[in-house]
Amino acid sequence: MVISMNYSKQREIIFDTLQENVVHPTAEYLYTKIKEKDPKISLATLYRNLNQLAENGIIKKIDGLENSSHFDHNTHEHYHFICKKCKRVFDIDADVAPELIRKTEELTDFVIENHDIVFSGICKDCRQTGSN
Amino acid sequence: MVISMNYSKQREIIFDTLQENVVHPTAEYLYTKIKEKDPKISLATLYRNLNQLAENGIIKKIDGLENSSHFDHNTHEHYHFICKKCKRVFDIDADVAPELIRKTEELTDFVIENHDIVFSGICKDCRQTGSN
DNA sequence: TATTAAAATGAGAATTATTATCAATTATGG
DNA sequence: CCATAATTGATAATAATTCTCATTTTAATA
Repeated sequence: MVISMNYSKQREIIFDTLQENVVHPTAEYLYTKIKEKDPKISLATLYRNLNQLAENGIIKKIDGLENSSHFDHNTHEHYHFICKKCKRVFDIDADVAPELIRKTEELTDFVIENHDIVFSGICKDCRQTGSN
Repeated sequence: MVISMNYSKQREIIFDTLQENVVHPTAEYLYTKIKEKDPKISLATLYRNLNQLAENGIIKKIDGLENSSHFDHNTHEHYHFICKKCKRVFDIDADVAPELIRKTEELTDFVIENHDIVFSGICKDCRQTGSN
């Protein structure tokens, strides 16, 4: 359900800060960045807004990566790769599995509304830096 | 890394109980079941063993479903569907995306070691029971 | 079989991530 | 400007999971 939202300075900062981060930050990381702009902002405000923005489809919440949720300014259909070594999260184009939903619905009796793919392994940088 | 394991009665009970559950239980749910067999077992022992078994590939840990981890006795390659209404977790055959790894590695510079797909939507039962 | 080192346990404290509470502040539409 | 709903900050509360540590159990071997 879409939630009506009034303007707030804090939400604007939160959204902007997420845009600036190509990585897929956790709430914790975002909090450190956001406090540089608004030192008085509350952690509760951050969580409240991230959830709200995600529920309205303005940002994306990524679960299944380590312990905590990550947030993504990119709402286009795409998947994620997490490097086991450096823990960075990378985007993977959705066209790696074009027929996925159709095939899955065909094979099951489910109505699929969402899906997420999380790959993990070693990224190029870490592979080259050796010592694995 | 594979961890050396000595036998323990508790681990046996934990493993057996997971086998008996076709669903994909959380630690919390397993704990209630396991206490029926060994009322003195500690929650820490349960978590310790679930993690150990998962690290050794004997069971599978599923993240990205709601707040807590689920555990799966089925270690064959397969995916999961969670019903948004009844919250049950279902298995999806891996053949919905046969070329996924190869294509993804081809498109990226990553070495992919693992991947998970989580679908969500409405299951057959809930769709028929209406009222969505 | 007695010895011993490594592994495992139970109980509960501690930690981490996140949500809830609530009084005070701010935004919005008339 | 006023009324109402939305939002905030501070902090308490919760939920899931991990850590600590003294005690017990396992497994290998002398």
